Amino acid sequence: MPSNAEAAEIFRNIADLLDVLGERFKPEAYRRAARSIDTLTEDLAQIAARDELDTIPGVGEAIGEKIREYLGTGHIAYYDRLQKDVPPGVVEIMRLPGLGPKTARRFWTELGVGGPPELSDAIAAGRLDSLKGFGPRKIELIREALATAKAVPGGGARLPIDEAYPTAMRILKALRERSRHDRVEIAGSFRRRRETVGDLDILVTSDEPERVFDTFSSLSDIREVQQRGTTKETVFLKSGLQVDLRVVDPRSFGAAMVYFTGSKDHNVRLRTIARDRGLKVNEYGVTRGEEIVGGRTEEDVYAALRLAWIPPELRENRGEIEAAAQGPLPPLVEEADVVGDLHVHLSSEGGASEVDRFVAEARRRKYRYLGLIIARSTAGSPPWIADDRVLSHLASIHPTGLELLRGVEIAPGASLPTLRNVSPEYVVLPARDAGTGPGPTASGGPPIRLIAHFSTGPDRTVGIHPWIERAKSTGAAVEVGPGMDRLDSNAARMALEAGVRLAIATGLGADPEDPTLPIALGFARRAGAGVSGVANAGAAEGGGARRSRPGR
DNA sequence: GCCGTTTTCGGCCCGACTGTTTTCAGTCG
Repeated sequence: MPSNAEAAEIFRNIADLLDVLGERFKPEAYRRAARSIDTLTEDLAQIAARDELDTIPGVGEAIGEKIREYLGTGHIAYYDRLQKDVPPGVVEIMRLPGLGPKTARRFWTELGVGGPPELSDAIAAGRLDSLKGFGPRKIELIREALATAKAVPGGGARLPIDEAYPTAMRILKALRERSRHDRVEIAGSFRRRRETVGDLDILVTSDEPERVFDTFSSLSDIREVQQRGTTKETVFLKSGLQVDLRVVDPRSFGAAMVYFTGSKDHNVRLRTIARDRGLKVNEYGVTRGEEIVGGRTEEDVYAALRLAWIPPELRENRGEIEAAAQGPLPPLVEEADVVGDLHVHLSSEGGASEVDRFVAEARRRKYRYLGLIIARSTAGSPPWIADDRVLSHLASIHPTGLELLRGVEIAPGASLPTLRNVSPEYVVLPARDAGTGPGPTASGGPPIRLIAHFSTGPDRTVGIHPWIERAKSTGAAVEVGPGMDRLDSNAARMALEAGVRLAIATGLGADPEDPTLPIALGFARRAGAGVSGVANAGAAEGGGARRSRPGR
């Protein structure tokens, strides 16, 4: 079964091959199409069946035809032909850090080098020394790149955002502590809350870039400083994560935040709009000739282009710019809108003190309710229910302003009578039983139902569909957040499009550094969710001015 | 190969950094 992810991967490979062949604009066209396909909420086959492939941004006649060929035959003749023309190792060389298509092509055509092993041999034999443009330093860098590639297969792969999060917060904290008067913010795909991040982009305002760079270079877990100029420094952490630090003038901070937050497609569109209006946008500001018309804040950058400010999570050139041209965008859900947690597990050992800890944290966050999973059953074992002491402790709590909900998690094999016996106020449906397993009936049912723990097949985009259908038919909300068993932003968008509400995972009860809430919130925002689209969000008391935006 | 509020052809973001260079090419984001 051909999948969207496989099709996108093929187009990315085609782009690399065309790069090596020296094509100028086609590679980017194929990559753009691949990026679009990655964010689709529907199968390509369904879109093709409606004859609407050309509505996908970046997909025109030629690529549309290749998609149809792929759906019909599982192959793309053009791709097969390119693979015959270019040795696979040449693309590998191109992907080495610091090398690119031009260099890989030269090794191939001028030295007959068809892959990394042959390149190593060529270096050892001194065959690069006679090549114009290759001095000793460059040859050494290539040698290192080859060694690193061998040492870390898959090195440079994108990291799940929840794994990058603690590192990002630690760096941010260190920089802020040592330069109190300056702005220090993270931009890039991390700020857009993409599911994965390739590197971290940090922006700092300062009059003394050298001091900032010194602080940055002295962070504890740095493996190497890769480059350091007057405005930019790039380091690699011991974990392999790349971190870029840029020092910018305060007058350019907004423009730099827009520029380095991206996405690339969003920026390209902004620049096109600017050009059409006689303006120029770069990381220093918006200019009309010599005149600076914006740059200190993100708002004035967008305003100079006659656009409303666009939240970072939406900056993917998926129509947000056109919407911002019409006026302010509908507000997205914010952290202050989250009014409760629907899905906190009591462990079998935690007992009453664990309940107290959850309640205290929920109060600290000013939540209105807390959904505790007090009974659970697991496959092949009898239902485990919290012991009597915990239940009586729960009954004794009358937390001011906090309502305790009791929840039940149904696992495969659990039966409805079991559930009724414990009188669930709401029900958490696990994955694995889509459409076949037991579920609560509508009559006398709970006020809030939740589907959490999604399990899908290899193709997540396809596998998530039955769950959203199930949520729709049962009136359940679906949980969004980091981790493979929750919805990511793409799936969350599918849910919202189907009229299903999201539940934001809050990480309540985890340690204070736990990234669940900011990431879950970010995913919901990327999906375009406002307060009404989130089951555990409500209008904040007092309302009004509580927004905080790094780009301001 | 795609695209259009200067549309069906002629463009395609643009600046920092590095290494190898007497003025630039390649890579990266």
